Amino acid sequence: MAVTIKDVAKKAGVAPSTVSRVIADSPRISIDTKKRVRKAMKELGYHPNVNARNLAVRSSKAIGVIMPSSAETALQNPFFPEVLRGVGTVAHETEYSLYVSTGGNDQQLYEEVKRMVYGHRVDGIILLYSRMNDAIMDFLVEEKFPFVVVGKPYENEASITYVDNDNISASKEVTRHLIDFGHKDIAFIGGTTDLVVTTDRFEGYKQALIEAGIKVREDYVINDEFNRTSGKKAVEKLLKLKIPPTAMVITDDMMSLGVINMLEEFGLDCPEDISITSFNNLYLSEITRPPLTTVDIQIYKLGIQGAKCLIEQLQTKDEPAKRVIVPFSIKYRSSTKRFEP
Amino acid sequence: MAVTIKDVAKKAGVAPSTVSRVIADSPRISIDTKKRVRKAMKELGYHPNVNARNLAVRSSKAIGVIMPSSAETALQNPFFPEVLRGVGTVAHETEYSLYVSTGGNDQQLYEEVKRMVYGHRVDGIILLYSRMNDAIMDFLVEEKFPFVVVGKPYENEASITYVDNDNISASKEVTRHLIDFGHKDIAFIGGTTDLVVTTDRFEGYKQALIEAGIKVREDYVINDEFNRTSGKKAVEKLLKLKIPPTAMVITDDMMSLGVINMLEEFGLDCPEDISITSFNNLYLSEITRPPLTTVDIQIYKLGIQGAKCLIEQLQTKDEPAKRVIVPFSIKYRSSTKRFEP
DNA sequence: CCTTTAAATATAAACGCTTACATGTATATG
DNA sequence: CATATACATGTAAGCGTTTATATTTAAAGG
Repeated sequence: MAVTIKDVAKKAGVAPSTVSRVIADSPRISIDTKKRVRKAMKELGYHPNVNARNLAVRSSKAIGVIMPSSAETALQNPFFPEVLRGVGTVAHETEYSLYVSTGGNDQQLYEEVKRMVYGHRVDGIILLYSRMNDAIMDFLVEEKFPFVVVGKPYENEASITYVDNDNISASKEVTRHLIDFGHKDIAFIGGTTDLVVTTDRFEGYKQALIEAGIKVREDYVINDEFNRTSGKKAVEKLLKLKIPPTAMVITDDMMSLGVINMLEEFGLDCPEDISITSFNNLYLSEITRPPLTTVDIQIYKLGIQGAKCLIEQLQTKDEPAKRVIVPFSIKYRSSTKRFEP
Repeated sequence: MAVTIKDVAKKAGVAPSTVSRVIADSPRISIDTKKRVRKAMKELGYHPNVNARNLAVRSSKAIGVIMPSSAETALQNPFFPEVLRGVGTVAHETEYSLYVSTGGNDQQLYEEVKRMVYGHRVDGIILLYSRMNDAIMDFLVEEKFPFVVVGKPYENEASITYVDNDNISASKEVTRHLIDFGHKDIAFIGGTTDLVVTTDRFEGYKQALIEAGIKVREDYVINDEFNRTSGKKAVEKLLKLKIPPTAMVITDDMMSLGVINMLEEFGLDCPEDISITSFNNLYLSEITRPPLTTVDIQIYKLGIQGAKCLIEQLQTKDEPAKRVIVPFSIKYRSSTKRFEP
């Protein structure tokens, strides 16, 4: 069996509690004993058992990261590794460990969260998505378990700490850009409608159109998963319309990629025939043909801020609910063009 | 405080040990009591405390995933999320949790591994890289801690369980493809030389050249990190040579991406002016211009197999060291072309 | 030199679970 | 009917920490 606090105590000729205090660097222990104990620890190669510690202090110094059900598909979109990267950085600095969800379906993910929470596996949770009527978020609220969400909560907005972009403005701005370029038939390709990010971005799109006196056409609005295939399918649908759009506001780079591919299959050129704007500024948005005009939402920073908020919440009791808005910027590249009939 | 096994016991009118046995679904408990106890658990909303359990059984039902130091940079290359995805799938099926390293530098990563191991945070570890004289691997061997590596161990190959591709053959085949196309001046752009994957792929490249009676030129060999910038820098160097290569064997898609970008900056066309082959078959290799001829190493499967091996190892004592070779296949796309002087 | 007070360390009771062993009860055996 | 044999459950001792409380020791005060 591994060396325990008792072995160290024996070797150093002190009580286990003293060793424990040395570990915690308590001021109640004299310098001398500290030295002696530390020496004993070194010599025996002592390392604390986290489980025992966690049990005693009822905490785990670990945070759980929850990706949309089936991390399997989630990890396909570089958005998640990138937030994870941000979260990891902060976790590392603050010496927290990272537990990541492994997915499956909604039900399984829910079970996993319960295990994390009830099982005291993690001290807090970062939710990497936000949608309406989410059982997991409800559960966390109900249990009063510390968590922050990356994205805007569907309800209880005021009492939940979250980090987000100003998606409405971003979407509005990008849509206006298209309008400024003379486009009037502008489609919207968004994520599934249960996601708050989708509704926000749609809202911005709508506002821009309305302000420009353009009617919002239902058949110009398509919602689906954030992936390539969805982008492709969306194009197929849109091009079938009597009046196909001349521009598209797309809310995810992976989707945009699919859109570009499909346009090509249809023999259409972007931006010559159709202009598109995108969201996320994944590195891939620079390498597509054409490079995408996209909203840089600073994914990495979202992760950093999310983790920071959570850890503050964990460390100071009764930390008030916070909201942090990470600024976006639009990367103008070459996927849009002035409309010439 | 949360509801414990004792509360359940009291409510069901049994001893705590009985409750524990019900949880473990021991055959020693009668159906009747099981029902009664389960009912009590439901009613009280009981959930086991993992820390207590782990402490008692000295295990954690969690596996650690170690990415190269600084997950920060690691996560930039889609390779890692993709293995993670595979690992996650298996972890999920077998109800293991996933602990991921958060990086920093080599030293910090080493500390983190020690914390995982000594602290009983995880039952086993998956190493997502393999390089020579790696302190972490040495440590795990030394401690006889269960682990598997994704990649080929630098030493103790026979006694360590690992999953890998046949990188030598893959590289050889892809190089031969270039040779068959009439290329003679073929450069090699690989990862850092401490990585086993780099030496293996270089070996295959070398063998192919030698078998074709082509001399291996030192100035045609460049080694650097697996990322875009490295690819760019490599091109800059190679094009400065008196006899610049007409083809390149590149060992990573991200690098290839950099290569393509830089060639373009130099006004060179791939494959018209220079042919390249790549490795990994990341989704991005389909969307570059031109789409890359690349080795599909089946990253997801590497993850699946790695996790499977580890879990087998954990579940059956004295599981022998295994080696699993995930087959590769070459995706012939359009980044290579017959050499026409 | 005895009493106070402060500083340093020890004792022991948690934390919530598992499990070897002990105990009790019902059934089968001769 | 006494005894052996299962079967079902209870008892209690860990697992390795932390921490409130108690105890010892040393310094200070009168």
